[in-house]
Amino acid sequence: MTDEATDSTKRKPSRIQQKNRKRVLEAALDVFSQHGYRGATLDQIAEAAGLSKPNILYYFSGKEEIHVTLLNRLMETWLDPLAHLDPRGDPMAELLGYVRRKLEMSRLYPRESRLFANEILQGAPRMAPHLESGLKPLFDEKCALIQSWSDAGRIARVNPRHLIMSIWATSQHYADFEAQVRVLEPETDASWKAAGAHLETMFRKLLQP
Amino acid sequence: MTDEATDSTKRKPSRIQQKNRKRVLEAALDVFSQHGYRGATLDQIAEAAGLSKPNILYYFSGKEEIHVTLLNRLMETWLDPLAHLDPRGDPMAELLGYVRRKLEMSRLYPRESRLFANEILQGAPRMAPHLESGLKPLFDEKCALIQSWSDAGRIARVNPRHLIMSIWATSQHYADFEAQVRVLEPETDASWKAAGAHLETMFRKLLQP
DNA sequence: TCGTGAGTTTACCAAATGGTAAAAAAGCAA
DNA sequence: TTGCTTTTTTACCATTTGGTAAACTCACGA
Repeated sequence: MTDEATDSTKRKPSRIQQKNRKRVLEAALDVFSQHGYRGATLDQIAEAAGLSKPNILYYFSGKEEIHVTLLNRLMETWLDPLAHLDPRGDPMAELLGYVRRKLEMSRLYPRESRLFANEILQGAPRMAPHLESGLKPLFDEKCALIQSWSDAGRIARVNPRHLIMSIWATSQHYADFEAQVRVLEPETDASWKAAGAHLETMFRKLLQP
Repeated sequence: MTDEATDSTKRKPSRIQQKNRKRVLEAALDVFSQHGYRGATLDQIAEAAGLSKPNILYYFSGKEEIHVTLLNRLMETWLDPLAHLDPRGDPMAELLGYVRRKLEMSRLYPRESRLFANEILQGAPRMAPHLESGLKPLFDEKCALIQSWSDAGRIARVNPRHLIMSIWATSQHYADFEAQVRVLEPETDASWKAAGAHLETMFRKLLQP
């Protein structure tokens, strides 16, 4: 036993471990986000990762562990924009910046968005604890912040909870319902710009004191 | 062969046929909306319907036909509020009425909302044709109507396509992401009222000329 | 170069799942 | 009742799927 390990319970992951675990997770993100948990198969993930199925199970104990690992890893990234709502900043600028960043996330990381959407749609069976422990505290904190801005008259009177949910809904819509958006608005590039402008207008008008 | 049938290719469905097909579709709506297409099993549907699996396959040719039948039947109901946007009505009242009806649909028919959400999330593999032929024409028509209202100065200048998508996103969010909403806002009754008030305020401010 | 542990493959398996065949039962008109 | 159709059940089947055992290969330090 090398005493190089800082943690007594875990061994250091080898270079090849890191690389292959990454490959599996990348492939799994593709497959899970497209088909949902039950619709995805280990064979699909294996093929996408360029590894054999038993090889994948050498790195992860099972399908569920892959899924949970993905959800946990992405949670932080996903909450990052909300966490950056700065109490010291200008309320309107902070909130519109949040809207913009959230839309940007949908544009850059649609798979991540759909992975979460799938999970929530099915009742969050594998994520309920993380919603309670990770999302809820942050959500409550930022609701209080927005409430204080509202109370101070720095933005219009607004229900913070439903404001945040509206921001989520409108921005994530473009990733989660992409198949529908594509039918109704085929010009992809222009559509993102128009969406950004629309959301900025909408939330600016809503928040103008 | 009874000459009672009006259509030469189809026989009249017996009373028991109608009843049992209905039971299957009701059960399938439960199961599909909760688990998605691939996550749902015929056994689950059979148990929910109180019928045996082969019995279900006596009424429907397979899992896919049940799913497609559901989607087709629900499409009309789902588009109904949009279809009722009245060109002769007051623009603001019409649009806010649309928002209210759409939210009401989410409250009363969350399963239907989630069924569609599941289908779209996975790329609408079984509904793409219906989006083109059913949704798109109506969408384009109503976009033109809103554009004309906007041009006439009866509502603020707004991008009709993204306005409608925002209405969809915000209202359906409460059904599709119910599992998340429930964690963040446990008081269900009050939450629907607050959601309604929030959405009315938001879209009124957006549309005020 | 040789041994050892990390990594990979081959060959499986048991359960789940969509679906079928055919017999049995239930309606129902005469 | 008799005979016919409609409906339901029983007993299967082939495929898919998550997962395992064990043999095998490979990298690498002594």
